[in-house]
Amino acid sequence: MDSIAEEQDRPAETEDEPSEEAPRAAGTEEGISKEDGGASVTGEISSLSISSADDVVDKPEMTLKSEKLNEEVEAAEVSQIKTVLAADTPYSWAQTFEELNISENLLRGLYSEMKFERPSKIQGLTLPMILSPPYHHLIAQAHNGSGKTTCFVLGMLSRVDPEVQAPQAICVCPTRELAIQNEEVLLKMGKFANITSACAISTDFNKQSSTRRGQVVDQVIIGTPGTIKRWISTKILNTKQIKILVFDEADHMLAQDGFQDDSLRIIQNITKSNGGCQVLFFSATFNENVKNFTVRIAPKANQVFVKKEELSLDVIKQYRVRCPSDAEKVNILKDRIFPAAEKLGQSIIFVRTRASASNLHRRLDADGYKCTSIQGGLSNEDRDRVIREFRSGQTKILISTDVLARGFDQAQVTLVVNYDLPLKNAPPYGPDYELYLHRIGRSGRFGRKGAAFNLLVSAADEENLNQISQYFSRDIPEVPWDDDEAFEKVLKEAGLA
DNA sequence: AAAAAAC
Repeated sequence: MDSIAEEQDRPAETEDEPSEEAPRAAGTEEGISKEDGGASVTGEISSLSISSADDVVDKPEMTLKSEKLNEEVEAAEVSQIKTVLAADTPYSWAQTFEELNISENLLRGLYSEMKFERPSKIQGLTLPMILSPPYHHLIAQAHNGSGKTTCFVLGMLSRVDPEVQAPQAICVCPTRELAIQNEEVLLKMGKFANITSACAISTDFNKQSSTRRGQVVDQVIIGTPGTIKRWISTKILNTKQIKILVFDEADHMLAQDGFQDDSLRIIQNITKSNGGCQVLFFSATFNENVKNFTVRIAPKANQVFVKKEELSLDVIKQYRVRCPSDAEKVNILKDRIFPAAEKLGQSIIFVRTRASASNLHRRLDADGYKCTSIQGGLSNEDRDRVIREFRSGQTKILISTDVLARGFDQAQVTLVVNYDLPLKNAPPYGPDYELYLHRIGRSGRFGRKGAAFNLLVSAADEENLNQISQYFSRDIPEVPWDDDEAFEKVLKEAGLA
């Protein structure tokens, strides 16, 4: 019944043909097909072509201006990254923002607002790909907290023509919190650029605001799939002049149990209205499935991937705590996590369900432990308030479902607790490796220190964590649950205490 | 056996 699955099961030979035929339109954005006339998402997919193997040129050795570099360091970093270029044209690795030929106003934003000095690894690598004509698509993977947001925000800002007062860039995010955060980065970075933005997320009075809302004339739209789709279908948002479309947390945006349908629909809408635009897919994780799917819908994209063994960040120390019972889990929070968290910055405690988020919150609250909680069942107003309080440092400990697992960027977060391990909810069952990485990546932002504690009770917990440990080739040592000193020692080891 | 968006 599922057209996507059928599509994936078809033999590759039959799919290779169209790409041979399709003329390579030099100087235009290519790949996500424009010849699609079908109205359905299915139509879009079946018309997409896969490039043949020799169509992509494998260039793992980027052209480096080696004389200026610490070659040893750069070589080590480059070796972790697998780069595939869309065409036989190498890009220069940008070591300074000046090399990118972006406007003075944007440079000013980068230096004086963002306090950046030079591009990070992923920025130096991908920004030339994003900003150089013919504006190929890009599928880019980079570590949590390594500066992906800057890549696509700067990409959008640079590609927008400030003189044209119409939507030219869209960024799609999986949660409203992430959309808000990304817009804040855009506003900051683009402070001097004279570019306007709109945040396309639901409000508590959605009906009212979206029917009353006039035509969107802002140049950059950042939002969540539902509202973006709605703005497009109600013609509030005209996509004719969209030049660049970004998927943040792209693996989730294209996952079948994520936002795949919404994302493809949005791509299709833009393709129908203007023949397509440059599309960027950014995430810290791409499992084999989604990776293949992403490459399939954007066959001519530049690709940047990281090996999974290299993904688990060394700066985040990971531990397991074997708890004798579920009841004891709460005590471990109270006796160990809370005191540490109060001293060491801020903490996020991840749980699996909305109900356990509010239950745990209530229980700790009743015993006088100050914390807040967030989950998708709260009103938008409450969600915004909880985030505001956490951002301001007013609250130190935040209990959360996976709504904050991805992308949420708060520099002060030093401790992440997996109160429940992240699990897959469909076959093949077992640990959700990607989610695990995203959760622990809420600490250790941009090279800071961080620690993650995994609370285990059952044999299944143990097994799941062992699999996670194995998958990322990382040892996850035990901290005895009843040993104060051991806990202190471990925090020191993590560079926190 | 869930969460996310949004209807």
